[in-house]
Amino acid sequence: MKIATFNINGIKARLNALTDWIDEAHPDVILCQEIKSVDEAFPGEVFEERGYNVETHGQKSFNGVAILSKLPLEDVTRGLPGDDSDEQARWIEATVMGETHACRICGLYLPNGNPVELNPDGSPVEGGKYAYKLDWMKRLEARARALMADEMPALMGGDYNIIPQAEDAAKPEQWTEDALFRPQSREAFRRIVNLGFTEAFRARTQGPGHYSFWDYQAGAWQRNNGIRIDHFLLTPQAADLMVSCEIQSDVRGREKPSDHVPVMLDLAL
DNA sequence: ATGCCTAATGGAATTAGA
Repeated sequence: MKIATFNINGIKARLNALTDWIDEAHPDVILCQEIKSVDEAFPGEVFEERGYNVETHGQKSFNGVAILSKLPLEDVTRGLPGDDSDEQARWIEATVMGETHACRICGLYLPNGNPVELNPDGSPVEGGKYAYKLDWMKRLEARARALMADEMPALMGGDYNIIPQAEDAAKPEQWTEDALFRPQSREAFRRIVNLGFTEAFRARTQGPGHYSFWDYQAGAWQRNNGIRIDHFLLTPQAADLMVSCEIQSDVRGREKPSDHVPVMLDLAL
């Protein structure tokens, strides 16, 4: 079963590029981030006529996530648990029934966290964007612990807005103070991975030069000045089923591209 | 260089992204 994560940066602006890619790559499940649309305005019929079930968790202008799936989606839930006052649409999950296994599939759009605002003691300023990012990651860790405790095939895929290691940036020295690469951010990510998750791409591919995002500015794509921030984390039961995980970087060079590219995971579900 | 592009909103200039 081919499961993709793709930050599309706006469903309206990306509709043609997205359908062209779907018609070529034929993923079974697509986790979309930054749909930038309310649920009512999401063009679900475009995907339904291609055989996908569509579940969205949108909001006006920004954020928004969706799951498109050729297999039925069961027990769909929206919003990351742990803070009822959080109105940002960044989390959706559902169960997909494979031929041999069921898999809990979580799609996420982790907060960017910039600008980084710190108190004199180094703690994030309360109410700031960096504090929101770290708080959101604590809630993600809690959900991750629960998935791990279930001892079932499950995955969390999406735009993590985390550069895990220096080798995941073409110019790591440019990111040292950025919310995507600061030690506190990377530590929070590691704490989740170290619960026992497999980071799918790195389980199969080592070394530098592998990116999933290139800025629109300053010819970042042409200069290959990228970062790897879109990830799949697998429970052990899902990792046992992994066939492959690849970044489809060529998509960045197409007509009217997103600034992110799809990451494609193949699980023997 | 908190912005060299792009997208959404709303119908110009601002906000947000990473």
